[in-house]
Amino acid sequence: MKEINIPKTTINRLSLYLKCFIELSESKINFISSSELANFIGLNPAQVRKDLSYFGKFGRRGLGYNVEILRHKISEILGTQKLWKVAIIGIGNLGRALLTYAGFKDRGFKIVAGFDNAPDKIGWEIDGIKIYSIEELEKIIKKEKIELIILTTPKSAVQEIINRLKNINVKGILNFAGKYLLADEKLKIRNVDISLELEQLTFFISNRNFYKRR
Amino acid sequence: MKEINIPKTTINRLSLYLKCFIELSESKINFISSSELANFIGLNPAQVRKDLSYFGKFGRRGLGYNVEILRHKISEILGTQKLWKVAIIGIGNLGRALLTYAGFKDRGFKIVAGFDNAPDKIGWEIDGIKIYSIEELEKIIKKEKIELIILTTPKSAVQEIINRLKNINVKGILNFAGKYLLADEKLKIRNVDISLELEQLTFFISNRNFYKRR
DNA sequence: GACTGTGAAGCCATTCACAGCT
DNA sequence: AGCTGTGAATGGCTTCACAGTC
Repeated sequence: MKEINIPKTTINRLSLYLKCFIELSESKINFISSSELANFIGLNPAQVRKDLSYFGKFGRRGLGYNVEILRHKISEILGTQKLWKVAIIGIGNLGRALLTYAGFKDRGFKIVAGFDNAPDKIGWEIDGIKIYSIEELEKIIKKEKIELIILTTPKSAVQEIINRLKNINVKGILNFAGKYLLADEKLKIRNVDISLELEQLTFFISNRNFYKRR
Repeated sequence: MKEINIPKTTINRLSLYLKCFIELSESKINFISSSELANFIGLNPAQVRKDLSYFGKFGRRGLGYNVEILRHKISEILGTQKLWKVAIIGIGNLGRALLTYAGFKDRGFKIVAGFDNAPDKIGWEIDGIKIYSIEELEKIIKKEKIELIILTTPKSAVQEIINRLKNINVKGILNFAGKYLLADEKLKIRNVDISLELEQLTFFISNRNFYKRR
């Protein structure tokens, strides 16, 4: 892979392209042009071409992009050709919902364990996924070679868990726990906040007349 | 409000500032400087000052920003001083989890209804929130003056629901349904895709050596 | 004829650097 | 002395426009 200056925004869109290519592939469509792709996602066609061109020359002039090839290629770039093992920490309502979330399967993620500290939850098995005591965190993560964590605990539990995760070989955290966390060199973190998403909607709704963009 | 050119990125950060100000307010801290705030979020202090300055002069030189005033002000800018009524369409695992999600209360959102088409779910009441048949969508939304929707149905149900929502007074949709939707003038949409969030993590993990930024 | 790949231009966002206030 | 508010400089991203290929 080229080592130079790929815009962050391009990486974000890569996931959207992948999603399109998966759908196109399921619809047995073989080729697609940058402008059709751009239409689906709401972008400028030149944007699509430039984005894809950072990683190689995948298109065929006069014809467009080969769906199967790009589906495979983008998945490779995003690192999801391999299967990532994921654990969910915090088996409340949201944790339980994500434990059985169907959307992970064909995107390269597999939930292999859940953790909680409520005695009545420990030992459960939901859809074949075992719930362990949080005391066993390090042990199970090592044993199962888990690299990604989905964090769905209450705010108050976050700091201790992060400290423990930093000492083992966990590489990334998807954080729903309501406490904004900063990533570092060793541990990538993405914060997801559902109220924040709603606020972004209400801003654009409330300021529609003043703020024309997007 | 000023009508000119506020960067989209600033609006995104506004929610993060708000979150900080809420926490600071709960910790009884009265003033905070741009550089402390920048540290919490992982930004440059000048960024913080510029962001806030788009909306007025809220700081006091030599002292920083008044936490209570900014908490109130940013919430006003984001449009969450008023209480927004929200309905959840699709009462599967995720819909049910969001129905009882505690994080909405103090951010200006109230879930007031759920919708599903499974006969065994209709008529339920979860945490005081009634589940209606999807046939009653228009009727209940009008009656309850619901303006925001959280969409947690299967992909296959999305298009019909969107068509119906466009005919009534719904203003925004937070879309978890796995089908990427484009917003338009009348209806703002934000797409949330949990696999996509994980993919963004795996990209930066897999390409750590080549891609130094962020 | 249709569509990609890409320098160059244009636009937008971030950061610097400092004047101005408390 | 400490910190904001902001023009100006820099840096990054998007779009244009067209040569090149099928």
